[in-house]
Amino acid sequence: MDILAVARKAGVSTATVSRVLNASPKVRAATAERVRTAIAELNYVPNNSARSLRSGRSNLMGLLISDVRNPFFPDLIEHFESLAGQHGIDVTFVNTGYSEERFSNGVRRLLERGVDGIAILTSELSREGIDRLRATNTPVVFLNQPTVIGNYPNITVDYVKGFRDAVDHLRMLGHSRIAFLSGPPTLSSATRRRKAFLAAMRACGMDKEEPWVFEGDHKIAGGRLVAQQLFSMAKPPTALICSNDMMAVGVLQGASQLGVRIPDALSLIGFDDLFLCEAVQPALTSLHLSRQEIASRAFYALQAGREDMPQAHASVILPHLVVRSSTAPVGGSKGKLKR
Amino acid sequence: MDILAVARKAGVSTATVSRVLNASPKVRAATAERVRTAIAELNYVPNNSARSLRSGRSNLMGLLISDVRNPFFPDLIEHFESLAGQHGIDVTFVNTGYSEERFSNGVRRLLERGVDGIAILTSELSREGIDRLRATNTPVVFLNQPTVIGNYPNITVDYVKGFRDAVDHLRMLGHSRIAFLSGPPTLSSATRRRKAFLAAMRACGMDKEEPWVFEGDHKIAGGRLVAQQLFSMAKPPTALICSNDMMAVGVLQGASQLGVRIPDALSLIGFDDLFLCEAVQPALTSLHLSRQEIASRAFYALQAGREDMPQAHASVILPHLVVRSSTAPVGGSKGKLKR
DNA sequence: CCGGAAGTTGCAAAGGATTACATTTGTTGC
DNA sequence: GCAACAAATGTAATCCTTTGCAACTTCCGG
Repeated sequence: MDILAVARKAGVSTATVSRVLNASPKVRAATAERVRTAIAELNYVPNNSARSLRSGRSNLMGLLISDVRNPFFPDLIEHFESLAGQHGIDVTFVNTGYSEERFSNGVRRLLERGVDGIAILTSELSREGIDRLRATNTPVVFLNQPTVIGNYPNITVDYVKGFRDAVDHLRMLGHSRIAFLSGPPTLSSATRRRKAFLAAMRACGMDKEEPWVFEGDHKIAGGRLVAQQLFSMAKPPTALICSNDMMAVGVLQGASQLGVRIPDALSLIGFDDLFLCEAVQPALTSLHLSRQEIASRAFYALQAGREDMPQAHASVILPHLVVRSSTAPVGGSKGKLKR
Repeated sequence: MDILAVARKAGVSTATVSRVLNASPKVRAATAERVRTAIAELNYVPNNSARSLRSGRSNLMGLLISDVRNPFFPDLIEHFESLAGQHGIDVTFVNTGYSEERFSNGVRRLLERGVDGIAILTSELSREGIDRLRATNTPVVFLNQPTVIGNYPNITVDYVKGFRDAVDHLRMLGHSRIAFLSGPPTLSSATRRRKAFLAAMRACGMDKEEPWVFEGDHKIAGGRLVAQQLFSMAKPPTALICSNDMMAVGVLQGASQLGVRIPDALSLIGFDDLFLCEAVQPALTSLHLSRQEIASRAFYALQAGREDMPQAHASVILPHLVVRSSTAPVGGSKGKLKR
């Protein structure tokens, strides 16, 4: 069931059928109609392998992500896919599972499929994988790399802006004892967030004392652990900003198990603004990071690369604070607001 | 940079290089080594389009799912991908977004890519899509279809067993006023769950009274709404089983907003056992549905189809109850257990 | 040292679409 | 009604691998 069968049925050449398939303008409307009828009647399905072999385009883009199970990524994938779909492009993704080896492997697999673009949304890279990319001229876009890599565009998040909003919000509520729950130091994205928090504190003039940073794992379990550590202190902080929502949820749980009430005893702020924030009790105040915006910038960056258009090499995304019920004036609801 | 370049560099023919690439046994070890060296030195990446065009195999399998954002699916995808990866097979998926049109479209796209197998994990099918599948001999496996389709294997979940466990658990705790929160009647999976609940009640001899079924939307918002409805009743049920976890989380939220305590005032059971169950307060008792098992059965069903092996046409998965903190003896913790 | 089997390798024909270029058909102005 | 040009269509080469078959080696027993 190939294009030849269709051509015969429609009484044209394969070239014409191909033109109809590719919506080429140089086909008479009547002819195109005949071809389309033949396609429908024969239930013809074009062979994508042949198409991309010949044309050099695969109409497929690849996403490299850390872990589909982190709700951040499905959101991103969904938006990316929907956008790509509007342009007739399919999407496939590879889970790196935070492993450099799986990253290299993923890059290889995507290149073998001849994808028309790769968005790298994970922060565990590998020299080998990057070199592989460089050897091709496949468009690539990175997310949140601490430094520009191989002259590829890099979409970054202005973490400092985000944390400054958070710290300001807490100060308004009268908090001065503000701590930070960081992610694993091996993750470059976690490290960047930690540094940004410190910078934000400095910018707000809150760095008189020793910076107050706990270390977590970006998972719920880690948050739970830190909650215990936190509340067994003689003089715990009155507010905690977490490097991501998962850990904030863990803190919430840990607090509840210890009988500590949130936000009365501790104001809590997460990062990412996953749907989880609204599912949890009390609903979590969080820094919203728009997946739609990331997806859209990534997609257009890749499209630009495809069409030899100039690539924007810097693109900054601003998080914004979404206030819910996990933050309150210091000292419980009886506390007063600070001007 | 094609196979010919490698062949020349290694001083062999393209056929030999191809054999090395495909791990064919009929190549002398020394030759294979020379070829591998050449491949590495040239940074050669085989062209998958050409490979699958010629061989008829794509080493790609497709997943059709409803919505990546429902945490049920990422789990499934992850397991499926990991399993497929061990067999050198890549995975791509299509979101149907619960739309029949997107389903048809998804099927078409997967067929165009020449996938070696399609797992249909969604329940909005379309005649058109199914017909497209039938026209090919691509292996297909379904999940939870109410009836066998086109002689394709169908993996089903024994919902009745699951709900019987749930009802038994509640009876042990002394509950007799047990209600059910159903999903949208348009979703066949929701309908099947509702029917199974009623069957389970019958099996437990709990069907003396009128069945007590609320209607939801399988989302958090729907659960929240039903909570309001529920607690404004004169004599509300003492236990509620939900068709999925998302709605149970919504009920939890709604209850909390109304100041109703769970499990004291209402025992709550969800379905699926998403990670959400542990993130939420109180942790949700839920019926665990193993994504790993589903993924594994689906994958092997497709593999079987690939190798012209006999296909198992029925495969049943048993959910099991995971008891957490959202269920308690009737009448609050002071209630007595019924023997 | 030969015949034949078994093991390696090469030759060349697919596989199904796209596309540059050639050719045919249609249109327009006069 | 015809030249000249534009539009539509066809021809055939090409994309890169895989693989059936043929050809060549190697190895062994006799």
